[in-house]
Amino acid sequence: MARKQGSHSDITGPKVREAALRLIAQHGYAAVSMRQIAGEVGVQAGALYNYIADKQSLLFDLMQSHMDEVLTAAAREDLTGDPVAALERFTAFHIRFHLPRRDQVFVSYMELRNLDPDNFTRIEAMRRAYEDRLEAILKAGVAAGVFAVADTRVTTLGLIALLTGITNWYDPDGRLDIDTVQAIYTELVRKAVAA
Amino acid sequence: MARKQGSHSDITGPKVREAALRLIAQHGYAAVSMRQIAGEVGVQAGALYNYIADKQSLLFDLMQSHMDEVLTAAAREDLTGDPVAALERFTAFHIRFHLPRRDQVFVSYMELRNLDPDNFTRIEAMRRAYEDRLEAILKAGVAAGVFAVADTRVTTLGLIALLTGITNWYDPDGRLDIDTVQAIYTELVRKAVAA
DNA sequence: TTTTCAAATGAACGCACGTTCAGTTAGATG
DNA sequence: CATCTAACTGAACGTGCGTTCATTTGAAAA
Repeated sequence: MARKQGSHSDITGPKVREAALRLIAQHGYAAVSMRQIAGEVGVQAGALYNYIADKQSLLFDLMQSHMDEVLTAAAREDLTGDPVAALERFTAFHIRFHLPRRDQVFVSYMELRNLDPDNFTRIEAMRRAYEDRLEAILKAGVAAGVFAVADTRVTTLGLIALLTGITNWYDPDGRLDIDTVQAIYTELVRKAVAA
Repeated sequence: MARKQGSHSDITGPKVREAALRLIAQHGYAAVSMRQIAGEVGVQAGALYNYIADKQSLLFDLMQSHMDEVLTAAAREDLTGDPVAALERFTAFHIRFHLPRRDQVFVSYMELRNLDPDNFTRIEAMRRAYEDRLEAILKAGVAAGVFAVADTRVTTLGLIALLTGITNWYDPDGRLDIDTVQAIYTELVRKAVAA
């Protein structure tokens, strides 16, 4: 059987990536087999190789795509001007971008160790570029005297860990809605760096 | 060959656990084979089964031991009295306990998804018990009017994510020593929850 | 010196892995 | 209607997996 209705390259390709992302987030890269991914897509394992070069490339593509999206979306945010307002905008952006992308966040962070050295270096550089956007805000705030921060680099890493941690416990059907969580964290961040 | 000098059960057993912890932290539970662990210890794979029931039990033991140590050590800390001082003591304890145990932290967090449902429930209960110690401090501080925190549970999870995040980037040979890092984070935490 | 047995070996088990590829199928093309 | 070919199948490849177990070893006990 081949070329069923609605089963073209443009459809199967994305389905492979979606299934792989979900399964890897749930069980881990090494624990997920190509046959499992194929099963989710509804094809045999061999068919996956019409869309990916090999398993390692699939993982790297997933992580690179995510980081690309993060950087592209972040680039659209205006984080210049008043550092206090910029920090609040960054906080809002980070939470609202990452919370609906829990699988991507999980995979991009957990599976770094399964990346080839070259691929690892590339992803790390993208992550660093994102961190630098926050650090620039902190530096501007310190220079302006509106932030009291002992070390902008360490504080950057701390704040990102604080914010990204939300993806590990947030439950859309839970006690708090996103707006409330965002408000709580905005306040935590604002106070933590306040002069 | 059997029973070489210094190769008794009391020695090989711990070596198995140490090797497993290091390898799993580095490559992930699913990616590490029993033969790799055995190789690190200096025995054949079959010999491991004198010390563990199976691979899953090994993972669970590593995680349970870590959580046991955390809870035991935390129980020795006096976190009563002035909430501001208690929070500072908790911060110091958390950093100084976890920073020399990066492999344990990594494994206990990353490999939760590879735990059997029963084992997962047990580990989660221990983690929750630890979190509750911090939340008790926050609640006391809010009651005393010395902390301004919108939600003690969410803030607890946030602060732990902030503090534990240190293990992901701290480099003992890097720019900052532990005392400096501790001072930076103590200040971040103190200000974040201050009334 | 002989006996004992904890602690290992090393081969074997069935199974699943990532990947390749010759062959098959069915929608699109002329 | 005949042809083409993108998309997929299904079997096969060699490899390594977790685990078991009869056998061997050598330090300690008698």
